[in-house]
Amino acid sequence: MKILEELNDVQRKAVISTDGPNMIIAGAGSGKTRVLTYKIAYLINKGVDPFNIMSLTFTNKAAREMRERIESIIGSSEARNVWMGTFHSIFARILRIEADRIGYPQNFTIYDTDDSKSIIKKILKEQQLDNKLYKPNIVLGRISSAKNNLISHIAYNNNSELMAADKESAKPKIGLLYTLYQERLRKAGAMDFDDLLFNTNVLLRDFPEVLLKYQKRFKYFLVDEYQDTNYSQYLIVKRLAARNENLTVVGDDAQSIYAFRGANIQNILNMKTDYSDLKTFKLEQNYRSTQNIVNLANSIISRNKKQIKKKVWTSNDTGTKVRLISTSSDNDEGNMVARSIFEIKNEEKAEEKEFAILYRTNAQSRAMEEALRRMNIPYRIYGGLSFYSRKEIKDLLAYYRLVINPNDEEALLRIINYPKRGIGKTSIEKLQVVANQNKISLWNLVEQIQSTNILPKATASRIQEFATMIKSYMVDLDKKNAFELADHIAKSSGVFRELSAARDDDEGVMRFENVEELLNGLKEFSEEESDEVDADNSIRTLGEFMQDIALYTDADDKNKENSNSVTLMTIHAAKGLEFPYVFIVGLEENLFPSIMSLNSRADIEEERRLFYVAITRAEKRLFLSYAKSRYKWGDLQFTEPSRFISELEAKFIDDLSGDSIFEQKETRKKTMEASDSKKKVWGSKRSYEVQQQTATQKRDIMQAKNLTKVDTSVSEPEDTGDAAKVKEGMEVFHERFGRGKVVSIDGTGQNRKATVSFNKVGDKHLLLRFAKLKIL
DNA sequence: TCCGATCTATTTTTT
DNA sequence: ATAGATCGGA
Repeated sequence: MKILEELNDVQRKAVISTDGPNMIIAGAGSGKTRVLTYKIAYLINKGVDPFNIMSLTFTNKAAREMRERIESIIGSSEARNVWMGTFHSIFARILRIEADRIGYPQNFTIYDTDDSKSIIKKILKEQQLDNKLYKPNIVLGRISSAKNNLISHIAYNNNSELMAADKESAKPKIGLLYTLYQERLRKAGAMDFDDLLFNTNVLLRDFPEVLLKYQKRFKYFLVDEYQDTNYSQYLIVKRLAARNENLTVVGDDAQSIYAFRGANIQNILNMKTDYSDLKTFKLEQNYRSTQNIVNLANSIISRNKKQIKKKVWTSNDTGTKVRLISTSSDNDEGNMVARSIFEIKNEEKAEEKEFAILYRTNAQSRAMEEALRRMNIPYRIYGGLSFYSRKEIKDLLAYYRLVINPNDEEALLRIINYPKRGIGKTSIEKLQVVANQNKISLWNLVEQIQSTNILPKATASRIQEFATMIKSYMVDLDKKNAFELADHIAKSSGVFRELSAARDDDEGVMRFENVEELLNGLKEFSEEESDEVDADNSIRTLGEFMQDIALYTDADDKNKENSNSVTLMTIHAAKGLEFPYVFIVGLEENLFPSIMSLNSRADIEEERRLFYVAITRAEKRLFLSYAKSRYKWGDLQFTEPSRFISELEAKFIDDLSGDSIFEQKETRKKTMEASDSKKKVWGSKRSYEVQQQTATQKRDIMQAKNLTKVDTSVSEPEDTGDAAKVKEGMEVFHERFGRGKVVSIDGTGQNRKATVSFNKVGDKHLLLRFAKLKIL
């Protein structure tokens, strides 16, 4: 076959090894996507029906691009029939087909993180729990990690170790919150992201006939970015592929960067034990980057202990050295980057789209943006809030959601008084209480509000009006096409009028335009050909449009694709992408590596892999930079260069930072020592929480894998001040809180805590091993 | 019920 | 810096 001529030896072998379990360990830039696309093309050419192929990718964009490439290779549009997409979108599709079996409506709503968070907040309020102790993000994190390890809320509450861990971290109610949260979702006919995978597992586990149906339907499975799959995803693949084991997984352990959301490198490492006849292919030749870049990346990643042995090499040019830049501030860093882009553009005749600026956190985009704007360099930012998470868009979408699934309480609450129709907080709260008491959904109550006397007549009739309006939309769901109905809702609900009237500043204009853009998108969608094979009518409905809106990310925004502009994104978002010129900015300690990741070797190694991913995005030239000061939460902070800078091998580096790398190491040591005591006290409270969290997370994972050994070891700060000697009644001094008096002491050993009444900040509970109190 | 002033927490990364 | 929550007054 001709297509095979375009592959190197290992790539070709990996492509033609179609049957049985295959694992492709693909170093950065080694043509992994090429192998995947060619393999699918090869299968189709060989006569495999595209309908029988499932290909799981990490983003929808990757799926789309792969599909296009396959079509151009095989020269037909057959590739559109391959089931290709993210785990979430593919299994959402299957769940909609099978929903009634697991007690969900076919039109279930997918809740995004905002929806989840708002539910948790409401539950915390109802339960009268302190949302400072039970931080919604932390609670959600616990729930998410349980779900990713397939621990149901019932199992969670019955799991003595998890319960003990929560108790230990002073949050014994997490199990209860998980249950309440889950009940809430169930009542709303909604699933969160993790539920999509969790419920797929339930479906495949409890309904053998369903499992068999999909096992028969899909004869070939391909999974990209396998190193970033979690236990839940792993098990789905294992179950589905169990019948014929025609499974190809592609991944690179060195690029595993999603452990924070449950990704487990073990999934790669365990392939051999799961599939005894596994064929392994190692793609080690890098076609992407210069020797300098490849070698620098290698030298960085070699510092990690945990990894599969491989030697990534390239026959490309040596290239220029990697440039290291230091600047005085984050704004300066922006200017420096913008200026460099401007110069290279002229000197090397490069286009804007050949440049990428990569950073650790989304917040860093700002300084870059401003600098680029000043120099009139076009750019586009990925990440941050996506189009669909803008307030004005979410408001309008809430109407659509409610019309499709009236039990979607989040949607109902969002719009019942938007635009203002005189239904206030008190009334809404009353409704919620009554609905809860009678165990009916909020919508059910709203519908029949006038047959009750819960609210004053005037309010009740306003609510009735709202319900009537929503019902009138429902009637049109399958009659009008998506655009017609959406447009009608936007206009007759008053949303359009509201936004139109608020166009008195730039922001208002933008909001209005965003809504127009949404409607344009809907129009386009409605005019496309329906791909529902069995659709009896040819219209594309609003329901169809809304199906996986929640799964779209910024990267899926088609509008961003074809513009010639500099790309700004987080390193996470840059996974799988490549650019001729790459700037990695903000290489500062506590930023990259993140302050959240300094607690264990595993965390640091993940940050280092992230650095590796960032470096290996570059084809021609790479620039690294750090600033000596940076604004954080509105005030100026002085920073130190990242430890990763001292890990750079000098022979690959063109050091323009002012200080040589080696000098840097010395200074770093000294400043570390100088700021040592200050930093520890300052971060004491926070680090306690972080360590608790990681320790319990570790336990979760162990649990899921039935390991008996529980690793509770966390790194300990050595200096505990006067901790052991502190007693009730003593006057003490705390670096941050000042003077205070010890009210009480409880716990022993590691867990010894003091309640201290501080003169300035009042009562605080301090863990003595971190608090470094001084006895006065 | 609504509106503005004031306080507050936020920032790791994402489907 | 800034969005969101909270509170008091109209």
